[in-house]
Amino acid sequence: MGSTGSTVTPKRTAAPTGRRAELLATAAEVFAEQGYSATTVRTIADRAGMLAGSLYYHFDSKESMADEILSGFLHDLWDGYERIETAGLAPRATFERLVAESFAQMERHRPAVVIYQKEARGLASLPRFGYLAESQRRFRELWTATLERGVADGSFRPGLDVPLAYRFVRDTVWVAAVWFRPDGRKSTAEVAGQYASMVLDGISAP
Amino acid sequence: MGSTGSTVTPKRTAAPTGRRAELLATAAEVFAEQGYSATTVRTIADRAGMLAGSLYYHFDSKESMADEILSGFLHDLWDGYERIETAGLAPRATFERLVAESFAQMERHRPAVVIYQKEARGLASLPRFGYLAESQRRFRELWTATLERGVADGSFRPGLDVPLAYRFVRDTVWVAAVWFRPDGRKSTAEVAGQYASMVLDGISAP
Amino acid sequence: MGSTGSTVTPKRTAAPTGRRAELLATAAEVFAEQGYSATTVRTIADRAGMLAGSLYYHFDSKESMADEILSGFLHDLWDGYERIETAGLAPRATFERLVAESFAQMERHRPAVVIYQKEARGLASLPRFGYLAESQRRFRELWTATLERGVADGSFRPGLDVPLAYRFVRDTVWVAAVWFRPDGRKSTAEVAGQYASMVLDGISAP
Amino acid sequence: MGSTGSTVTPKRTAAPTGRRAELLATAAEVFAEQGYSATTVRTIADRAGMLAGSLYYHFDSKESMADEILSGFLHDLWDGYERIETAGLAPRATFERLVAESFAQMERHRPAVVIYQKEARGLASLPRFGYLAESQRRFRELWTATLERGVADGSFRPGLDVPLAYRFVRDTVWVAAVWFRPDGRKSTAEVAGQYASMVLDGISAP
DNA sequence: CATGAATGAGCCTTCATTCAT
DNA sequence: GATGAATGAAGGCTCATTCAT
Repeated sequence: MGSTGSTVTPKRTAAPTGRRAELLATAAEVFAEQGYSATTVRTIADRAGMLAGSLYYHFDSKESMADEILSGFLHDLWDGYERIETAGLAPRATFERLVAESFAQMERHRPAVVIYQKEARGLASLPRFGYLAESQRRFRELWTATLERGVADGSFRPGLDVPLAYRFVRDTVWVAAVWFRPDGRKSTAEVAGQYASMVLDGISAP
Repeated sequence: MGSTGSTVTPKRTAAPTGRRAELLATAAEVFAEQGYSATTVRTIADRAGMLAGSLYYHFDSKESMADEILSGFLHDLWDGYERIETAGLAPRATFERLVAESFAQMERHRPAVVIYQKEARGLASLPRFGYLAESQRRFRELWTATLERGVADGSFRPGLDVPLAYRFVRDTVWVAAVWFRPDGRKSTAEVAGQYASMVLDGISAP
Repeated sequence: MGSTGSTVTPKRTAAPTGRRAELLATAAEVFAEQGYSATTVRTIADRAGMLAGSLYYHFDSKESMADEILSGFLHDLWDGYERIETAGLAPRATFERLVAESFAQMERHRPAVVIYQKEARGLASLPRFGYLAESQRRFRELWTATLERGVADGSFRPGLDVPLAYRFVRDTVWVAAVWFRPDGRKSTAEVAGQYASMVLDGISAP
Repeated sequence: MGSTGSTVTPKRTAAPTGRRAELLATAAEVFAEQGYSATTVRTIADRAGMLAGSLYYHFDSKESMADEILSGFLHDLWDGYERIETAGLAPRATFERLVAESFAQMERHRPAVVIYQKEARGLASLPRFGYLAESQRRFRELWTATLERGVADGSFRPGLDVPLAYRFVRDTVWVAAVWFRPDGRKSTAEVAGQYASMVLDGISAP
């Protein structure tokens, strides 16, 4: 996870705090705006009001910044998803809760989600980012299982092409991070609710 | 655009042919796989079996390759969209045709669509890519108008949040380019049909 | 011009100091020896004992090095010329002082003068070097006016072809920078005096 | 001399004719305008209405073009100078004839003279341009001898610093190539006469 | 004679990274 | 904690040159 394991923070993979957290937030914003590859550490440093070299007091490398950003996001995401999994709700309710949780994570980690969306494929080839592939697998299993349970119990369409629907839902939800800004008039929960409704019931008149 | 203005190709901005087209296809694949910024011209050249410098016999710059790829795609896309616009169909049918046309373009220009998806924001700031913003505007108008017509005539849900639905549909359709491969068992039209059905009618059981 | 605007150097466009000044001196020597275009930044860096890329910590570009070299020289030159202009001396004395000042500048800025001589035409087309044309115009006006005043008051030959004489003098003086080395036996003022004498009185026996 | 020694031109170092001569003239102009190093063969080819590669049918290399241009000029120059040398005239007359001959060569070979002026130092290090140094030596000997003879017989100033005067004259005469255009109102001989007069008798009133 | 296409070396520049201060 | 200066590897691009057609 790229945690430095300092003695000050006894919790494993403690969330970064203070200056470190600010710098990560800055880096995440820039990565999200310009893309990981097109971002230079100088841009991050400029935005943080320091020189490029000074970043290396806080982080090992540009890569480790991305690592910490992404793993922090995925850590929180799975915390939330696990709570839903263990709640043992019906498929449709599970589905709605998963969408809501995803939007909640976008609220907390919007830049990280954008980075995940755009860069996961490229970064996943690096050993240190092995957890990305692992997370994707778990993600697919969770959503696919939910869809299949829903088809089985009749709450989702009979004959639904589950792999296709999975990709549809996955992309549909995450890509929202590109435009989603929680400072709008609607609460995050409202947007998530409307989104889930569109996916579940379609946009056609019934 | 490097149009040769030869008498053989009366169309403006004639589609590149021969070696040039091959190289563009190669470049588009690499851009789509690795991202524009992370792609080196050497990678493109390697894949094309030539040296990096040799690319510059055919193209002015890396940027101009991206330009030609994107403008070629958008050119074809609008050809198709315009045919649908002028057909004057009912909202739902228009919607279905637009989704089908989008998938048809993905079949022809899959890498270009991926590039468009990932890099449009970054490239749009360059003057030469001004047409990207212009295309986005037209795109939004077309889809938004279709959604509004559908709400008005009762074929889409009353009270549909059109701007939200627009973004939902836009992302949902284009992001499919990342995984869509026409060489599967289903025809492009079939996939498009199922996709449109999910968006229109939802994945829930009626 | 990279002026730091520090409170220590009240003069506008403070002359570069320290490392920066050393590097500029090195660059100027190489440009003068090999020509701007034939000079590679690697050669400059080698001579300065660093790697080519390291130059870019100090300067924006090869072009900006030439810029700083030339504008520094012209700045000092006009400082000197202005003092002579405002002294309001008779034409012949003005002429002698201008020649002396020109040689004095060659002593301080010899490589810059050589660069100016050889590259001004080529560089002047770049917008950032617009001041070269401006300086040339002022230069011509100053010398031409001096020649004309001398013809008018009888200290220069009646019927002197002033435009021709101007070009003669201009080239004659500046081209000396190619061979002039102040470390010779004669002082700069002596060489300048002999030079002025040749131009004014000719090399023939009276 | 880079002559191809074709059987059609039995004369040694035959002056290039036809297409070849045209191309050399074009190349000389571009070299003179932009400098040897800053000139690309593509620019020359463009100006000649052909592709860069096509030049290599006519010439071995860019270097050999410069070679042929410079050696052609020096060949003609020494033809003229030798005629003056063998005429055995008095120093002042020799001087005047040398200046006149120099201007005559500028009329025929103006771009070559400019190239010689700017690039001789840089090119002289290449083995094939060994004749440049040789020519410079002869040149210095001829002019220096003339000056010394003039001092000895009293036609030039007693105490004239001959090496200084030589450099003065050399630069003064050749640098005129930069601006000299024979299409002006004055004939070449007239300009040369005025020039010689300025050098010999000065610009001051007697 | 000239073109079209490619080569290979080298150029200017960028950038992640290091390290003494 | 941060700066200033440098490194070294690469990256995009240029250009003289070659050669089959």
